Amino acid sequence: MRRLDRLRRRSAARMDVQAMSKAKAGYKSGAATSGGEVNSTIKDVARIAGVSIKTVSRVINHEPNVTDAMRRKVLDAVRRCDYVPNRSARSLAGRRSFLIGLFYERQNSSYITRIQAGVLAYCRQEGYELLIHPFGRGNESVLPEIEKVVQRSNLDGVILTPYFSEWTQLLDFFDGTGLPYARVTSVPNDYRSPFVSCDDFDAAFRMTKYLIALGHKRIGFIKGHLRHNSATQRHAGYVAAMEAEQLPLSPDLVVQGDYSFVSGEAGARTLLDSAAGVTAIFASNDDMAAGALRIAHERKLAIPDDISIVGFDDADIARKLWPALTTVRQPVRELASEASALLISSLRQEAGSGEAARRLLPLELIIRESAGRAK
Amino acid sequence: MRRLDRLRRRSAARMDVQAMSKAKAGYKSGAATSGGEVNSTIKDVARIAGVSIKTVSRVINHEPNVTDAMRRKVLDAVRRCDYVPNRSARSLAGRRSFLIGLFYERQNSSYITRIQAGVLAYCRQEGYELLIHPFGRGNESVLPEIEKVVQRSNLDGVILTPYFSEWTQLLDFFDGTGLPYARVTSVPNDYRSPFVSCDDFDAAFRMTKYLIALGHKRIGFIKGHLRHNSATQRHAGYVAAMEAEQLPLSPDLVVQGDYSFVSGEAGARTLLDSAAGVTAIFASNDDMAAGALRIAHERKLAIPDDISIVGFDDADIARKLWPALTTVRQPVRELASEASALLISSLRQEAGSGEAARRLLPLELIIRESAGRAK
DNA sequence: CTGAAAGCGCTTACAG
DNA sequence: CTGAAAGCGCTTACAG
Repeated sequence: MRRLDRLRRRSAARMDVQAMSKAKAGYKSGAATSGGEVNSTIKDVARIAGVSIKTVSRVINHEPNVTDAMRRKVLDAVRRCDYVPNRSARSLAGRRSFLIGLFYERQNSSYITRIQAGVLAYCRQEGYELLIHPFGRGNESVLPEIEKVVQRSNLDGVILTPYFSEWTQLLDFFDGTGLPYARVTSVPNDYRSPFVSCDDFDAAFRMTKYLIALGHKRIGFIKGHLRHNSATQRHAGYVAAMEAEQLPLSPDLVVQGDYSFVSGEAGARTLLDSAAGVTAIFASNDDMAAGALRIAHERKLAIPDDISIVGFDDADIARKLWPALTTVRQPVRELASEASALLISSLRQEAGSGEAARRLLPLELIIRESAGRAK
Repeated sequence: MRRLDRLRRRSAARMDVQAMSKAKAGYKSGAATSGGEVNSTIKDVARIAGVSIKTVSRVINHEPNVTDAMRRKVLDAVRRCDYVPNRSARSLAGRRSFLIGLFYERQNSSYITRIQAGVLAYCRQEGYELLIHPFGRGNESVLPEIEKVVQRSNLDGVILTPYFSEWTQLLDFFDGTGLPYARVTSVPNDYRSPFVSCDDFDAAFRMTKYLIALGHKRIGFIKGHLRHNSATQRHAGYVAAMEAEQLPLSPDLVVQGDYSFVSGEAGARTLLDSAAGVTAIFASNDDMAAGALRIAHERKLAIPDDISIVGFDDADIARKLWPALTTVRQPVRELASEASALLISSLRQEAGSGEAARRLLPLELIIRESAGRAK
């Protein structure tokens, strides 16, 4: 009883809202609401347009084989009713959910926020909603957890970001499941499914060249988490640039990090303590660069006068640090939008039409304050 | 035809997955899948349990008036079938969507990421999914946009964070709509609906006292965006502490910011340029404190030796800055979980049962490196 | 190119 | 305390 009351009150309230918006939209007839229904349904539209509900359905779903006259009549009725298709009904009857899942490991919030913005911008306009699924770091049971989620959420498609997008077992799982997905990734392990990427190798190459052009010869490098393909790519770019300029590549110039702030601190300490005598540090991402910056400050090294420090990503933090980070701008939002576009188009088209779609987005060097001429 | 093929392939694949998980779960009988259906439905469960689908429905929905024996039979069948209720069907028949909306203005990504985590942690376990709805900063048409979203998304409830949670017109809209919502807010404008809050006034009071105890007398204050109640509260706490210690409160000690990094830079510049001779700056949030830090660095002021700078929020950035920020820890994740709890319980209970629920969470001073004894 | 019928998997409303 | 029937608002599958 109580719940009923509640529902009734809500319905009444909703009717007000709708009446309001209808008034705004210049709605006149009232036929659609005469039945007492809160929201207009496909039947209301059909009645007003004088066609069958199937025809309305065709128009709504952009199906072919509808005459222009029909289409216009229906669209007009849709407008007059302020009709919005019921997602649950479509989903139940059509066995589609209009839900896209975004799976990722918790990490830099700046990155994931941009990813979300990019996915939303594209998906929403296409009528899809986004379900986000963050996972704790280093969770052992990620794969079974994801299986469960997929079973429950009834997703139409999935967006994957690193390292999930580069985790072969996970991709195998999705492939086995038949669930369409698109990846944003550095260089992918394979071309089995649509992806959007950036040339991390090239950007790291250019950044290293930039440091070399500034006169640096002993450039330390802090690697990212090896689970991420970007870590390997960025490191390879650094190595290639050093070799191209015939600079010595002693092993104590490179330390392993894991993309975390703390690992950046540790890496910088190691680099600064070694006999390598680095005049510049290239951290594989901005969080690690922030850690390196902090160590330099602690040791009272002037930046960039005593030591240059550069990062990668152009995260929010890059311009808030002091000095502001010279880094590489990753078009995170665009990567996510493009991946969504690939996903949704693969949802619509027949699968297996040749090779999976892919796209490459440019990376840009952002010169700020944290790198300068070598002493 | 192509789509059909696709669907068929997906169905086949899904069956594999399900077969796998059933095998894992020790599923034996196969009765539920003998009909060739991919996922088991309420009918399968009813058949196996030997009851009507209505009884299964009762158990699933935790309705009262079911004998223990029945309940056990049903639960057992649910387990054997690996049954997961179809969200769309429930939603269509029950006029509930099991969808919670989170509306917010784009801002500090650290904050919103924690909010999401808190909401998800609670909602998911209760069977609700989260739809995030970020809005661009300063968008004029937020309200109409939200109306549209609410109409389309068919949400069961909404979580609001500042300043949406303190925006009277928006609350009026939701109240008019009858859509249940819960707020995380500083001090709310009223008690019309459930909310979770922190005592910003008190925390600002304590932080100011802390600075005073360090020997500071001329403490500059950078206010937050006035749309946020927290801005007023934090400022009032600062004022109260200054007055309590009978410290002069000259007007050039307080400057207006808007919670952005850039406004923190501007505020710090003003404060440092004024005749007030501040020895400490209390920025109303960490982003502005980061801006102040940068200005201090630019001016070659040692922190905290020449000037102390403190923030508020304990955002991700706080410990990545140099020196690490002394600040106030806001339990953002917990705020969001609690708000979700209030929302979901209001979804279940009859509304209007007295006053709206509320909860107060504690704020903690985090002493790090950016504040020290006054010169 | 258009439509009438059946059905998606649940919950509601009502009996008993 | 339990169940049979109707129906939520769409799409599918099939005729014409």
